[in-house]
Parts: sequence; structure tokens; C-alpha cells
Amino acid sequence: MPKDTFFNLPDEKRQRIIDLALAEFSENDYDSASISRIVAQAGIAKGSFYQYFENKEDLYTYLLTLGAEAKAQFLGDNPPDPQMGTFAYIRWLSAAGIKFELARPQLSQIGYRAVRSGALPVEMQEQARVGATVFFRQLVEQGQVMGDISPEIDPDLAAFLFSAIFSELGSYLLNRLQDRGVLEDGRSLFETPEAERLFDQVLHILERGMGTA
Amino acid sequence: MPKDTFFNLPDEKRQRIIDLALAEFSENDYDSASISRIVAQAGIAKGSFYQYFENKEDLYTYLLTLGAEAKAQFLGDNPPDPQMGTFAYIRWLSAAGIKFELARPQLSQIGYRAVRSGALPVEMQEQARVGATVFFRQLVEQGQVMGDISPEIDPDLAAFLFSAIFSELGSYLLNRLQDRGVLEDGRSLFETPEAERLFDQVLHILERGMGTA
Amino acid sequence: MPKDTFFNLPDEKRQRIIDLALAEFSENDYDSASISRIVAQAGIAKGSFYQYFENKEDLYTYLLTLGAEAKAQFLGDNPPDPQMGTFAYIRWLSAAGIKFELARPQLSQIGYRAVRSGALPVEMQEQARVGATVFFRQLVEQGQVMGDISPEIDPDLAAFLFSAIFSELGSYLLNRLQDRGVLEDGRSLFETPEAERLFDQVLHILERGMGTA
Amino acid sequence: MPKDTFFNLPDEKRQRIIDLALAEFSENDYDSASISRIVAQAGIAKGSFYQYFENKEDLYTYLLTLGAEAKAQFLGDNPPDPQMGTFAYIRWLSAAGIKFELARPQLSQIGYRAVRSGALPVEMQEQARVGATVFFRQLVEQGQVMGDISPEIDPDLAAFLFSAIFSELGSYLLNRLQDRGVLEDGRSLFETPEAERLFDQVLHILERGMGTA
DNA sequence: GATGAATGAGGATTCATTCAT
DNA sequence: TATGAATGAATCCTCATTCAT
Repeated sequence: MPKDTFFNLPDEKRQRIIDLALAEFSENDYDSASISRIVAQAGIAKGSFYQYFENKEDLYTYLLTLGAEAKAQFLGDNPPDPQMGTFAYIRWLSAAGIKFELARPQLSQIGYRAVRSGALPVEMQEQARVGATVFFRQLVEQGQVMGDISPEIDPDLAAFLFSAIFSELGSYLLNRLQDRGVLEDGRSLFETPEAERLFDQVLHILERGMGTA
Repeated sequence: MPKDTFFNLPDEKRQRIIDLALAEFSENDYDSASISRIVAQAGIAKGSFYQYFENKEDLYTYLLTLGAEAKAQFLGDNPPDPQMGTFAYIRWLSAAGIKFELARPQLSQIGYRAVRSGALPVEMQEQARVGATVFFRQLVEQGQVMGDISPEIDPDLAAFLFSAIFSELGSYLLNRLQDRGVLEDGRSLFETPEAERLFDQVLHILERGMGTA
Repeated sequence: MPKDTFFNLPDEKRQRIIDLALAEFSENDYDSASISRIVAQAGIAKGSFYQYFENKEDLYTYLLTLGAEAKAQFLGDNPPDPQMGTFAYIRWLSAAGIKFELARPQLSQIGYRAVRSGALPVEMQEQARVGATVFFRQLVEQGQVMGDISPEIDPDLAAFLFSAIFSELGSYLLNRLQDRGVLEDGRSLFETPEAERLFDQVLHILERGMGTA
Repeated sequence: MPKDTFFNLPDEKRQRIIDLALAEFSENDYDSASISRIVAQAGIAKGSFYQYFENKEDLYTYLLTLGAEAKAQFLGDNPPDPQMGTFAYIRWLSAAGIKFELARPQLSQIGYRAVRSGALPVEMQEQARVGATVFFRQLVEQGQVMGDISPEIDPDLAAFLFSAIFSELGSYLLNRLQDRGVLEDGRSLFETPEAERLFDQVLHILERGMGTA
């Protein structure tokens, strides 16, 4: 964790450092990310960095926790109607995930990079993997109880499918709609009928594939 | 391309260099991968490396082509019955892809890394992205003609789903079965009934989700 | 330009680095000059060099500007009587040039090397070539107006002659007088009657050759 | 000196190596000149080079002697009328020197570079310097005996003037005439009236300046 | 608490030279 | 005699980290 000196910094300065670090680590490997570039752009002294953080890894893991917190808060800030059905809830959940990706692309990018590269500390890696899976699995099991999902479906496998699809769906939709000129940037992704249609289609496929009907 | 010098090397030595380079580039970013480490582990002089390769990028693109060739040959070596239906063919295709991933994890890893990082030459990048998408989309369109896939499905979106799922499915199955002690390594992944069952289930979900019935 | 770091250095250390760099670049081509040798002799870390300068070229162009400044200041410090005739002025000018060469041989050497090798940035190169020629040519044209130089003389050609002769004359006199034991070093070159006699002779030859009489 | 193996080479191959070496050493410092580039362009093996020459310096000094021999032969091939006066002879001599420079620019360039950089073996350096000076001085002394040159002129100094002027005059004329579009390449330098006029003017200046009249 | 100079290991690459075939 | 692979020191430059002020 960063040292107290970091948290005692004026908000504006602290945020500037965070933003630049996010940019650097979202565009580069852990090894390739450069502390020198960050401090140069932030306009702070090299030595000051080490007043704020233990070392490079300290900053990196801090950014990861920031990402986790931001996503948790993002989801918690827009809670859905608890009465809706399983697939409606999954629809809300994945839409929220994609919205988060679009709203905070750097935070998401660092997270993805961390998971893929296997570079993050073993504990966090396990935590991330298990965390996502466990959550989705509980959701699936609940859906089976409620009759929304066929009891023959392996809950863990279904959780994997949701996770795999929704982790890539955002950038797929974004690329596709931009390639065809429908969108200029991603902020308004879910405001186009085209995007809604594609998004619905994915969920219908999964619903038909896993459902009980 | 590597120089003649490299191809004139004794097989054992050439292979050792390739193996170490694969390990290095599969575990590291292009920038972070170190020629120095490779030559140190290979027990060759730093200068010798430059007798074999033009530069770092030469080695890197060589590894990428090795991967492409190996995968093409792998798929070509086990051609399926051309008469089978669309989902049977997709089943064969994804199983073959996963088998390749398990057989040559480093080659696969370098390829994934290249696609994700956007670091590879523009031509190859476009080729890879378009190649995969186009291939799957044609497959889907053909399936719609043959009545295996509902005409209401957006072919491009379906291609995305296949691609997203099967690019992650291999490592999911591997991790899952290893965690539960079913497997020691991945070589025999498809020889367990458990794996077959899970694999079938994914395809059944997709078939029901996209099918015409 | 060097970074602030360099100018904040203690005078003694900064001067030591400059002196060693002057020695290196005056004895070697740009390519052959070695940053490694400079830092080794200066007793500073390799990385420290890059705290002071952007890169090798930064140091090189800095040395060139040092030379230009030093020469400009040297000439400006000993301004001649503006009423003297053309050849008296040229005599003063070439004597001053030679004195500078003897006082700062390394600075001169780097300048000569830069002009000859065509290695310096195009702008500076053109500036140097044109600058010297233009200056001398104006001088010749003025001499023609004042009746000191025959109007039949091509001004540009005369400028070339002055430039060619005076750029080599200094080292010729130095070598000659040292070979004959008249001098030990060049500092006192113009204090010997022998040197004065030779120097006058060159100017008399040119004056008779170009004059109107 | 090169080894016998070099002189036993087929003429065509030996000449190709010489030409490429001339190009390399005329464009680069001794240090910066690259044996690797020479052998690559010559299409010979690295090892073969060391069958022909002891080392880099061996090749370099060989090129210098080639230059000296070529110039001596060039001058000897077009001997002037021995009855002409001193300045006519100097005129012939400098014209011949410039023609040689234009005919064999690389050989000349290497020679100049060697003299300027002080890089060549002490013996050759001394030999070159003394050689040129001694020759010109004898010429001047002879001119004084014949009454062409004032006896008050210091012969050594006059020799220096000739040497300094004529060593630069060729490239000055070339640049000047090319800048003004009079010439395309230097081969025909002395065939333009403009060049003849400038050349004559230099000699007239020296003749008036040093003469007895 | 802030600074920024100093450090030396490490990065990729080029070089002249040697030597076994 | 010809070859060309092997070598390791040298090149410029970047890096994360330390420490005295």
C-alpha cells in the first residue's frame, strides 16, 4: 500500500499521479511501464515517488485495488430490481460491466492485463479467478432453483461461459459499431438500437441454450 | 527471417535456441523479453545471436510464423469428415484448437499476446483479426444455409461468440480438471469422460441457443 | 542543450567533464568518440552522463556552440582600430584567428572536424560555410571600394584564398617554429620576431598580389 | 602489406575489394570504417579478408600507398615541358593535382583524411608532410635562382602557401561552378572558360605577390 | 516532506578478429 | 586457399532505486 505521505497529498496532485500511472500501466506491461515517465509527466521529483510508494510493485498493486473498488462501487451504485429473473439480472450485470469498461477503460485494461499475464501476486490472482467464478456460479445455481436454467447445466461451466463472453463483448460491440460508423466513441454505446439488438441476441442465445423450455 | 547461419545449425542447438526463445517470449512482453537472457540460457555468445537473426524483431516474427505454421499443420493433419453438420464441424474445430493449445502452449501464448497487445506488424494484425472472424462468419452463414443455425442469428455476432468461447475454453477446462485432481497435465485432456462431458455441454448450449428447432 | 542538472554541477566538476569531452571529440570522429571513455576518465557513472545531456549529439552540439561562443568572444575582446586599411584589418583578423586556435586548440579542432566531415546538422553546416565566405567576400568588396584591392580580383575567389591560407597558417607556423626549437608551445607564438616576420611576409605577398599598385 | 594470397587473386576480384575498401575508408574515419561492410559488399567471407590482410590497419596503409603511387604515376604520365618558367610549372603542377583529385576522389580523400586526423603511423605522417614541403621548397628555391621569385621570399613559407591553396582549390572550384550550374560533374572542370579564368587569377595573384617585378 | 543528482546493472546491437572445417 | 560461425568487448542508452540536502 502507498505510504501515508501519498494520502496526505492535495487531492488534485494525488489524482494526477494516479491518472498518469493508470495511463502508463494500461498501455504497458508491468516491466515496460516506466516510473521515470510517470514522474516526468506528473512533474514530481523522482525521489518523491519513493516517498509515496514503497516501489514499483506497490504502485501497481494499488492501481489494481483501485480498479476492484471502482468496479464494486460502480455495480453497487446502480442496483437492479431484485425481483427480476435470472437472465434479466445477467443482462443487467453484463451491461453494467460493459458500461464500466467504457467509463473506466484504463482500470479495466490493467485488470485484464494482470489476469492474462499471470504477473500479479499469486494471492490476488487466485482471488480474482475464484471471485468471478464463484459469483457467477452462485447466480447460475440460483437460476436453476428458480427454474430459469436447466438443472442439467454444469453451474461452473455456465459461469465460465458468462465470464468469457461478457469480458470480450464490450470491445467487440465497440469495434463493430465504430467500424460501421454507427458510433464515434463508446460513451453512448447502449443508446443505439443496433447495440441493443446485438446485446439482446447474445442473451437470447444463452437463454435458449441454457433454459428449461 | 533468420539468416542461413541459423538454419545450418545442428538440429539440437537450433531447437534449444527456439525453445528458450519461445519460453522467453511466451512469458514476457515483446519489450520485456530479453535477448540477453536467451543467449545466457542457451550458452551462446551475445554476438552469435546476431549471426542467426537480424535483430530482436526478426526472432519475434519468426516465432510467430512458427506458431502459424504449426497450427496450420496441426489442423491439416487431422482433417474431419467433410459431410458432418455445422456444429459437429465446430466441435471438431474447437477441439483441435484446444488440443493445439495444450500441445504447444508457448506457441499459442505468443500468438495471443501478439494479437492482444497490438504490437505485431499492422499487416499481420489485420490478417489475424479479419482471418479469424471471416472464417467463423462464413461457417455460420453456411450453417444457416444448411438449416443448422437460425437465420435470425447475426453471423458476425455468432462468429464472435465462437471465437470468444473457444479461445478461453481450453485453459478453463485444464485449470478446472487439474484443480480437482482429474488431470496432471493437459496432454490427456480429452481422454477423460469428464472433459468430454463438459465440452459437449458447451456445444449443446450453443446448438440449442442458435439452432432452428 | 545540456539539462539544468549539468549547469547546476560544481564548476570544477562541470569543467572537468567539458575538458574531457573536448579532448575526446577533438581527437576522434563523432562516431568514434566514446561516451564510455569520457565518463570513465571523469569518474562519473554512465547513467550520470544522461542526467546531464540528452544524448551523445546533445553533448556534441554543445561543444560546437561553446567553440562558436568562445571564438566570438575572443574576437570581440580585442577589437581593432576601425580606421585601418583592408590588409591591416585582415592581418588583425587572421592573427586573432590564429591566436584563438593556439589558445583553444581543441575547440578549434572540433569546429574544423565538423565542417570537414559534413556531419553537423545541415543548418549549421550551411551557416558555417556561407558565414565564413560571405564575411570574407564583403571584406574584399569593401577593400575594392577603398582602393586597397584591384577591382579585377574576383571577390569570392579572394575570400577563398584568405580562408584557405589562414585556416592552415597557424599550425604551419607552430610546427615550423617548434621544429627549429624557437618555440616550446604555441602560447607565445606571436612574441617571436621570427613569427612576426613570416606572418608579415604572407600578407605582403597577398597585398602585392591583389593590390592596385 | 597485404599477403601474397591477395596479390594472387584474380584481377577482377582484387580490384573489387580495393574499390569497396576505398569507398569505405574515404567516407569514414579509420575507426568508423567497417571491415564487415566491406566484405559483405564484396561478397567474400569474413575469414578470407584475414587471408589477404594482416588486419584492418594493413588494409588501410595499403590504400594509402596505393594513393601515393597513383598520384606519382599520374604526375609522371603527363610531364610538362621542362623549359617552362617557375609559375608555369606550378600552374601545370596544381592543375595536375586537381585533375588527379577529380579523377580519383576517393584516393585523395583518404589521403587528406589521414593527414588531418594525425591517425596515420608517425613515419608516414612525417614522410607526407616533409615530402610535400620539401618538393615545393626546392621548386621555390629554383624559381629564385631563375629570377622568377623574389629572393626575399622565405622558400619554406612559399611552399606552404602553394600547398595550402592548391589542396583546397579543387573542391572550391568544383563547388562554386556546380552551385552556379556551370558544371554537372567535375570531370570537365578545366574545360570551361570560367574555371580557366579563376585558376589563372589565383596564379597571377601569387605571381605578382612573389615575383621580382 | 520534498528534492533531484548519482548509481550501476541491464537493454539491443556492431565490431574486429580467430579458428576449425 | 576459402569459408563463415563463434566470440566477447565495445557501443549508446534506460531503468528502478537510494540518499544527502
